[in-house]
Amino acid sequence: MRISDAESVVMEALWASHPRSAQDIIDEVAGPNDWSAVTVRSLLSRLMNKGAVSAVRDGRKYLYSPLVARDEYVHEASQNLIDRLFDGQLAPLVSHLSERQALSTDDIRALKQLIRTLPGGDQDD
Amino acid sequence: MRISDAESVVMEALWASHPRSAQDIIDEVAGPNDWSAVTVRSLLSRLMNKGAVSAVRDGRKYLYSPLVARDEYVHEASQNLIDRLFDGQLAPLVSHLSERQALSTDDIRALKQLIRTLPGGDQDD
DNA sequence: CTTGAAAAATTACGCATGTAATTCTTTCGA
DNA sequence: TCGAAAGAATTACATGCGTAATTTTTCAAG
Repeated sequence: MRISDAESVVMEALWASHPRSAQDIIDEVAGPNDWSAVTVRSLLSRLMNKGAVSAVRDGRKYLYSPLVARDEYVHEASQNLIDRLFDGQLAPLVSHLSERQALSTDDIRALKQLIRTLPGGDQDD
Repeated sequence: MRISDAESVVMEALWASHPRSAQDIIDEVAGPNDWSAVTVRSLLSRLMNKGAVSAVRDGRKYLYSPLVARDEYVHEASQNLIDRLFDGQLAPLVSHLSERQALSTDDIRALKQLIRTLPGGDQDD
């Protein structure tokens, strides 16, 4: 199930809160993305076709919900990037980012903190 | 400069070694990807149009070289993913991967090792 | 000098995507 | 009850991409 960039904007809105109406989603994403209302509806309809969202009728409108978990989507995208560009390993990615000065001190702090909670790899060299 | 998936296969071949002839690249990537020779040439020609590769004539053929650095490409892709899915921060990505058991012990070890070399963030809480 | 094969350039074509306009359907208010 | 507006469904259309066939150019061998 491939979710395109534009579609993922709609998915993010749904992951943030659901079920919600098309109008509701339009109100949230159309402006910032410079999209017309129909464009957002098109994206919703494509997502329906792909089976990425579900909809239940509510009077004259539909209320939409995501059918794929954000976690799935995120994982697939992350793993794919790491596999394609970093030989499937995380350390080279981190190394790359640090070389590119793409890590804030906050980021580094959070990382060090997090790393401590990870199991294994406790040898001291 | 957007480099597509198929194009990136050709770029990887060029990043690995250059300059090289079209035939040389075909020999390397056509088989594994089930591509015909002309397909690879098409990709090369699109990359030329985009200005992603350069070519110098060598007798009756061209020798191609990358014009964009792999590092650029990798950085753009990584930063883009982190921005879109992890609010621009690395720690949430690492956290996600660890929760999904996507980190091998080797990976964790390498990560701990690497983290030590990072500047700052040395406070102990 | 001619010609044929290798290489390059051009063209093709179906599908996905970004972005919408148009048309159909339903329902609520006059 | 009827028509207009909201909403949904269908259709559109340019561009990019994956994948290639066709055409043109060029060199090298006869």
